[in-house]
Amino acid sequence: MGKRPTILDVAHHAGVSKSTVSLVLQRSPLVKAQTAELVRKSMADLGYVYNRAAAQLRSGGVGLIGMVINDLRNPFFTEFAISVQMALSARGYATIVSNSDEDADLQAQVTGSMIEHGVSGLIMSPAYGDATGALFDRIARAGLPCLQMLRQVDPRTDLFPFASFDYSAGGRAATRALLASGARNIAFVGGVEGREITQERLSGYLSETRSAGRDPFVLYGRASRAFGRDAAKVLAREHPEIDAAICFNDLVALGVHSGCAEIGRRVGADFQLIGFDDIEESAQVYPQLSSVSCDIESFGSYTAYLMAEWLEKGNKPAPEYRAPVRLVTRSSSREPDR
Amino acid sequence: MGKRPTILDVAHHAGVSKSTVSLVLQRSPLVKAQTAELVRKSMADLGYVYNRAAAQLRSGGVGLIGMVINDLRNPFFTEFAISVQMALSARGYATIVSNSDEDADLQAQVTGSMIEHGVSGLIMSPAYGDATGALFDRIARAGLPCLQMLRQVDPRTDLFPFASFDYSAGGRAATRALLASGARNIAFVGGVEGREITQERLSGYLSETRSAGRDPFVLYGRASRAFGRDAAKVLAREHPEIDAAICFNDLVALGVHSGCAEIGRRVGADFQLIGFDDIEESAQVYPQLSSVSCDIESFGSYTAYLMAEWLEKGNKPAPEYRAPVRLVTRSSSREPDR
DNA sequence: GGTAGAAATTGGAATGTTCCAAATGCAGAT
DNA sequence: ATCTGCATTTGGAACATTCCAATTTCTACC
Repeated sequence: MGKRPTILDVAHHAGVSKSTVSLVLQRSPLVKAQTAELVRKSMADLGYVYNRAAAQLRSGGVGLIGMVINDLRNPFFTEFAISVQMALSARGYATIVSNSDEDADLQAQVTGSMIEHGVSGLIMSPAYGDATGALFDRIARAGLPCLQMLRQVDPRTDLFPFASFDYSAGGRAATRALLASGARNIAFVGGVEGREITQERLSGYLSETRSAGRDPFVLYGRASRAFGRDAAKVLAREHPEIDAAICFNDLVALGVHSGCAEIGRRVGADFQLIGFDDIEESAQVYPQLSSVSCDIESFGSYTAYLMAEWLEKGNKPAPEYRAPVRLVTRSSSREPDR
Repeated sequence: MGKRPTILDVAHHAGVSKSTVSLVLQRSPLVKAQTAELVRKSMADLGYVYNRAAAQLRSGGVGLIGMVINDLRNPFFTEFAISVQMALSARGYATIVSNSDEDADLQAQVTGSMIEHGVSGLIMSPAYGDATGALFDRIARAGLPCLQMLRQVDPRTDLFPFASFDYSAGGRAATRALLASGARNIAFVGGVEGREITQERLSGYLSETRSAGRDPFVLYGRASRAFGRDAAKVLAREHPEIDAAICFNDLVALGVHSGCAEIGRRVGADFQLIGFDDIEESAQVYPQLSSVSCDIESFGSYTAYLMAEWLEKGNKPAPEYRAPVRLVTRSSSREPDR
């Protein structure tokens, strides 16, 4: 297993200088098309592979973007990560993705490793925790462009621009829709108390419920299917007057959905349900789940666009951006008018 | 924003030579503990960040592993990727993962980019397609250790060891269980005809059905929820005698599950159902879905172990390995004895 | 056949680390 | 004092590329 051929070997084989080969590598218009072709042929012959490390050493950043995501097992974030990665790849950037598993220490570790690998920008959907302050300081010190997406944990949005969905508007729309289709008592289910996102999704619900003269009822909990299932049973047992729920996200809603199936409550007819995120599965369960749709795919491309603009033209994004959301009404919430 | 401090700046600040700093970086036992402490302090003071590119240039591979996955949107593969990544990270490797989206060209592209980035090993759950042959040739030429996990697309398992689950045994177990609990006519639903995995999962089903003197019935299709839903309706309409199904994977099974709910067929009672993969959701739907469980998390750690052994000790894994599977019986298939 | 100007090509220098062989410091033995 | 052996430290070379300024080659025009 001989060592890999270098640019020099290629140059020799093609009868040109290393500089010319380098130029070809960068698709420079300076080299004659004919020469370029010759060089490319030599590369193929020798099985040359580009050595990014050397290039990076000499000329700094090379379009590598790091992405750190709090929970890649959650399909919503998976989808986000994938669409960012694909959009960046289409723009010629390579991406490295890591799961921080909601663990601030792990997050600091993987982010550090990315910085060492010479990423030229970071896209984070950060985990909450103590270690985050220090981490963002470190990023700031390294002078790296860094986007906080979907979650804002560092308040310095001038340094670390924040973008997310307009969850508050989503909460309002969902609540209004339920009220309009005849719900009397609506609960809000799931989400960790005190967290930014929970607060936002909740706020729309609270304002609309109150202005309709109803009492809000909130059941906080982990954003998981398992919690949703339990919640469905708890609600049926202890608060039978509640006839509709807005869930923190689709995972919870799907949990409630199967919890209802389990205890024989008919979703849509007996109990109306709206989730958040509109993950793929929501359209596939029966009865189909209504959800506040966050077009995560275009949000992902938009993220890639923001990062590319920042890196290429130095256009730092606005400190805060809210992408619009859209209520998708399916059978879990559409009720016959009475 | 001045440029980053280098090992030389640190050396100067600490009053030692660059070589010493380098040794500290590698945690060499050669440097006096006291000196090491001093150097580390200087690093912190200057905000030094390690430049992996330079290190890599000088000394070759630095524990970067590339992982290319055919479909990261599928929770089964997501889980796999995450557990490999975490296990590798615990062993001190960094990982870059990419989604090939079942597209052979994209796969070739991202894999190429990983090779350029200087990965010292590749873990693939490859996509099928024309471009794959050339791709594997390229990997072989680069002399990179490469594992084919979960799917075998290149026949040279001596070069690219293959590991997966013992799907055939899983198919047998599922079929036997259904027969034992009273199913008369069992269908096999989903999976693309002619593909290795489909073949394996199917083979167990076929052998058991035949040896029980029943006629097999296979409905090929995409491995998606949507197909499962349609299949449920088709089966009910055109083959009412079929009273059980083994699905290619849980996604399909969940689709059948919700399709049955839609047409009022009671899963578990009217129609027995077993999936493949045992993804988290299967235990969360109602009625709970039986599934052939593939312990993907330990399979992931095992993958990491294989790669580490190969890289560190030169122990190439066996050409083929089959991890055992386990049938998890839940309410979608347990039927009251009659 | 000469020449200006453009087009294409080229030889160092530089990048930040690791590796190697060699140098230094220090303790105890001669 | 000198030497021996060990622990620690060190300066230079090497790694594969890009950048820059300089050089060569080409083209068109007189």
